[in-house]
Amino acid sequence: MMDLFVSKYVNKIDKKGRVSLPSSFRNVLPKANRNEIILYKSIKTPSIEGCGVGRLKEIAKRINNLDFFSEDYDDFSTSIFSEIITTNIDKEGRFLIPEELKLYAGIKTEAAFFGQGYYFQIWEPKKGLKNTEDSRRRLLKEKKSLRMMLTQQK
Amino acid sequence: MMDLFVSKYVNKIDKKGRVSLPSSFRNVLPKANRNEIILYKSIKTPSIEGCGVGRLKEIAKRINNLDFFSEDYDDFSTSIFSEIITTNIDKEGRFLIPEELKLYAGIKTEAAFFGQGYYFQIWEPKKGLKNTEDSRRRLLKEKKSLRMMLTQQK
DNA sequence: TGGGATTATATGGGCGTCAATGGGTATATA
DNA sequence: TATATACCCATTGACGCCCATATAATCCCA
Repeated sequence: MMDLFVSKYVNKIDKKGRVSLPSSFRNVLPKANRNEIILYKSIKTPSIEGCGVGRLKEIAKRINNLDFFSEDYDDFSTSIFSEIITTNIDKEGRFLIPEELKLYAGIKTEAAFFGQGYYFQIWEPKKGLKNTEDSRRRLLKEKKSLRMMLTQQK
Repeated sequence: MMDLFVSKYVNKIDKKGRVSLPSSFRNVLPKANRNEIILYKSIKTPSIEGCGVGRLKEIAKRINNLDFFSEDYDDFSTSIFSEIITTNIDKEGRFLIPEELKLYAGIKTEAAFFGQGYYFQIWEPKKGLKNTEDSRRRLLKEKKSLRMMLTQQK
């Protein structure tokens, strides 16, 4: 079983605002917390990023190691914890995208899911497509060989 | 179930001064002391900080790690411990914000709750929003580590 | 190995439950 | 007694759970 978020899917958002998390994404979530994910605004792009709640605890630990009375401590916890939204996944594998995040990503009736390995992104379909093209173009322009990236062994 | 304070909520303060502690925050409190929280003035910002009573020990530890003979030691212990207020949560999940704290934070009719991981902050909504923006700006300007915090694997 | 049968996934909708909110009343406390 | 606070009840809207269906994927056995 693949334990990474991969591939691309486009799902519909119904009248109640529900959207299915792609089945293969659900399977990536640990069995213990398979009915909950976290969502947050992508920093660099108008998209939503998401992953399992397990990562939250990692982040919490890391922040907790910062100097408790430093400004960084507050900045990190504010920017991360208050911006993160936890969402429940129902028995059918659907969840609600909060209004604020939908606005940020320009999502209305459809959501495009992009696997990104350890996390995934949710885009408004057309924007997501354009981002993929732009991304690939940049890669080629910089003369990085896509083939090398894909076939090279670490 | 997530055992951290995360996300942001804005709740109304009614005529009697009551305000609902967000449901997800209530669930973070230990079942043993689910009807009690502590509140105190944030040291660095015009906001109220709160958490379950269990967190007190952690705060004590942090302060104890400061240089005993430094000014900070006295300042922090005085500022925090002597200002701590315990508040009861009623059957509906509401509590009263003491007048002095409301004044300190400039809170009147609405309270914005910001998850901060192991504790939370209560802001006057507009001030809270501005603080979030400022905080994020500082992080992005000075460091690029926010993304790392979020996506890096352990 | 073909093709019907079974299962899984995405989607739609009804309905009960819970969270947030408002208000009345009892009780405590000064 | 007057003010503050806790408990009880009520309302509204949002959300989770249940059931249903269509389509796609998989299975399974003759």
